[in-house]
Amino acid sequence: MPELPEVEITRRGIGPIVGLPITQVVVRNSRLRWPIPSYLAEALTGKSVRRILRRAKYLLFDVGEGWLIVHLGMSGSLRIVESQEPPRVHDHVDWVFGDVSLRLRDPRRFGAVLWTSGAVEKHALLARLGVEPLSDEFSGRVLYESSRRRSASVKQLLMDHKVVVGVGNIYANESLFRAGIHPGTPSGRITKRRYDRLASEVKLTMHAAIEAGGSSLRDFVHSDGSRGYFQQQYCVYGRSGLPCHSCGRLVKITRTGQRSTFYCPNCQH
DNA sequence: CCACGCTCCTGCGCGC
DNA sequence: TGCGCGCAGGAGCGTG
Repeated sequence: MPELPEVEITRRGIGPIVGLPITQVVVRNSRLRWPIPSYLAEALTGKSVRRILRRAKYLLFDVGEGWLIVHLGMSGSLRIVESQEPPRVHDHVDWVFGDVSLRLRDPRRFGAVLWTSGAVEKHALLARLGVEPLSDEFSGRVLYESSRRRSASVKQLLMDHKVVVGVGNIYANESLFRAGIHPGTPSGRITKRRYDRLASEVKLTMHAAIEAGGSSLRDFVHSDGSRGYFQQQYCVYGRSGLPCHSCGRLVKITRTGQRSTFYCPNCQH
């Protein structure tokens, strides 16, 4: 499942299509989270992508007159393929650049393909997002200040995209473990100092993932894509009932909201 | 403003 | 070996 590091790796991996004119747009299935706009092909054909940006987990393709917005959802991937390679099931969209195509696969169809002709940062999906976790804007201070007078747990705060974007369930679990913070702690009761540590761990975890994935960018672009997705060694995520790597106590699982929360009862307080 | 629950969808793992 | 069930998850959106 693409977390922010995978989306960033994808952004870098599909860089080779920048500057190439779009010769055709093929939509085989427009029923993603929202319907793909029917005018998308008309809006894009003949244009070229000037640059590809990322905001949160959204990929933003600048084509001059507007922006293509792509979200990979839970199961989406974007790959550069040879245009004659036959599409497989769940390959919903091709952006064709002559001999090569950018191909979107998304089995669960939680992803999105949208278009905006206005300023992309004003788009309804992007306008109210919080800070980027890898930017200097994100620090313990952001978490501390947005947590005052809040009753929600620290894990829910960390996953609130109005505060900081791109921290999904896996990175929330892992960062809290690394920071030694129990995920259920009321966010309003955590000190600034502990939030500094937490923000630092979010950055470290994400940077390490990007570096691990970035090292196989060539494979990502030229193969079936699977090798570009690094296999992260998780400390707690998905490890309920297994011994903590740090202390040996068994990792526990609970539910926070609708999501699985993993933690070490000995290392996290 | 805040918190929470619902929803979309398919692949996978598990139990029998 | 095969079948069917339930779970997993990103994040917008509606409700209280």
